[in-house]
Amino acid sequence: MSGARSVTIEDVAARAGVSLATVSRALRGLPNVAPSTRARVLEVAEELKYRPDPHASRLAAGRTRTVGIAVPLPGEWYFSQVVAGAHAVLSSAGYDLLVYGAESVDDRRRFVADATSVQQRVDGLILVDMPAPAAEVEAWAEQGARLVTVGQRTEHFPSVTIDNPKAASVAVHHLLDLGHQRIGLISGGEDAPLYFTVPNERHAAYEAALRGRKIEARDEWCADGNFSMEGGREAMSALLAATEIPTAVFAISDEMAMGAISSARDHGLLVPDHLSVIGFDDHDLAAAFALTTVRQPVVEMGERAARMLLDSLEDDRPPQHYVAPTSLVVRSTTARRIRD
Amino acid sequence: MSGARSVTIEDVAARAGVSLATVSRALRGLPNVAPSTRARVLEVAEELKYRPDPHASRLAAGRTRTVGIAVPLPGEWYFSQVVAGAHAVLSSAGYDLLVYGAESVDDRRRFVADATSVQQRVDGLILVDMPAPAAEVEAWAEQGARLVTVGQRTEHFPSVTIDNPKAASVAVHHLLDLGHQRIGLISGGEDAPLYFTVPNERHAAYEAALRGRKIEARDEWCADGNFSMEGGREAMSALLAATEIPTAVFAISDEMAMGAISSARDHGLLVPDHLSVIGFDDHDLAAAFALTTVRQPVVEMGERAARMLLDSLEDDRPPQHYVAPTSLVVRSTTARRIRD
DNA sequence: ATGAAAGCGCTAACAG
DNA sequence: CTGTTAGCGCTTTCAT
Repeated sequence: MSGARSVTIEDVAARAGVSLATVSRALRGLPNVAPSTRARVLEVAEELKYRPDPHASRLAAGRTRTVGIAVPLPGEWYFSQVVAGAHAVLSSAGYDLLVYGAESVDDRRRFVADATSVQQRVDGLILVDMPAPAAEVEAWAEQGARLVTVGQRTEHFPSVTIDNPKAASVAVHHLLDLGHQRIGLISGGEDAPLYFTVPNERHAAYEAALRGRKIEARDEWCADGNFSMEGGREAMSALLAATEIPTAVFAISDEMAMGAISSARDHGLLVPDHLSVIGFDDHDLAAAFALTTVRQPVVEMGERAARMLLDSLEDDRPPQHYVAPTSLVVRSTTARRIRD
Repeated sequence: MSGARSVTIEDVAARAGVSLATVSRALRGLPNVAPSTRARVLEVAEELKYRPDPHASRLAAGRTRTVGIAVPLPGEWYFSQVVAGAHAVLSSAGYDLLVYGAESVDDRRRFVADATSVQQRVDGLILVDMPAPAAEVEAWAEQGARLVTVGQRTEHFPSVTIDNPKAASVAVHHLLDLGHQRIGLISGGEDAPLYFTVPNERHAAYEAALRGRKIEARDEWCADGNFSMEGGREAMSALLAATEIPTAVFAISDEMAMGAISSARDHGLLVPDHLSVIGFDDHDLAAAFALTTVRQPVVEMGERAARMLLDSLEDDRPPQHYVAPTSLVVRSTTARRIRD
């Protein structure tokens, strides 16, 4: 920090009566240091509360012991969980975590376009639901960048994803199997059509599932909930204004599902008696809501991504692609359709 | 990143036909550079995609354009919101954000004891609900450290807090005013008695409020919900096992309140008919739950903290202490007590 | 096993 | 207005 003229390696060297090279070696556990010397250095360092300046050492050594993680919105549940997972493994491996957010599609594109500049600051980078244009990815790979993507898969780097089509299909089939025919969809992210493929994949799976049962997917049964509780609420209101009201709704995030339920209740509908609702995520609060949902192991995904990054920092190996398991969690917001 | 041998200031200087000092000046917008020279440098820099190495520049200049934020649990809603708020203002001011987490009381103590080492990496530090022992604080102040505390107030540094006693009192009085006499408390953080004063303050306010109405505060009406939904659920179960069941409960966080409600429902109680529940925070999902609560402006608190930090980076001013406003948000989980 | 010395890439006086 | 020259604190050959 500004004013703090801190202890340098030289101070330690002087006090220990050795050269600063020796201090450097001793402190980093390198070989070729006499045990007695090492002990003495350690002792003095401790006594002086010496901490190597990370910037100086990065400049000299080229490593930062820092990794970056970029997410669209650091405050959203999903992203905060991924960050927390990554943070946990990174910090216990002695790495610091730099968090970048890029709210709008434009911010994200800009971030990615300029990613090289952040890659300069870190040993590796985790990209969560960020665009990854082939050209950039190629360039990064050539530069020898270390990164892993979450929610998106590229050829050159390790990735952590889920099988969105399958997971969404499970959700819709759960509804179908309960006898529902008029099934609404609350989707999101219409403002991010280019790279934010999640909504599209889930939407497509929804349509495919209906088609598989020869059920029509009406436009008036699809609404955009913007991935937020409030948005889910509005989306539900919209669905409730349809000429024929759906008897079940698949919201592609739990927060939207909760908003939908709350709106349905405001409209006097009983869940699940009049309306079944299934979400996606298994949010921490889903259980309190008794929400039926498709679970994805968000924290573990962050942990996994961090671990993969750490691995790729150690040696060059072909990129692994981890597809995290999802599972249906049946609680009490879905029920068999009653004749209407 | 590892492999990337990047463009240095020297490359730019050579290509632009000037000295590297001039490049440095031109790029940083310092005076005493001929407009034409500056233009030329900018152009070349752009062309070469030159990015100054942040580590080198920090080493030379002593500034990092990075601030740190330390929170107990980066994945918890409250903390993630504060981080998001701070991130927003910091990133738009061109600062990077390093996030530190310290889960256990011990981790937190250790972090604080060693804070100097992180202060070395950053221009300033935001401490959210971290211990701040007078001795350390004193030492930091002497070293000229820049920091602001959130949820805790010290003499030497700016702070952002809320008036916990008042806010908790408002919550309990809301219940009292609805005619409740048997009021339970779901608190948390018993594992962090030393510095994590929030639970204590709210607890004390609860007791004081009851005392003010000559109502007893029974031990069996207090349970620890560990600040989590699941914990709130267990706490509620415990309260429901009391010899006399409370007719209302004050949970000192919304997540615990939601857990409590869910547990009450499992036990066949109707909320608010049989049991009123009030929370604390105004969580994003509180509205979906129709939860009555005391709102604190979490994101704004993070923003404010960041802004104060930025200010204190600019000049030495006496520390400001910002007390964020809280407000009662009445929704539908509290109601007048019906005779029992 | 240890020391001396040459940078890492940039900023900040100091000259001109 | 611009160039030269020291460092910032540490790592890393290369000697010894």
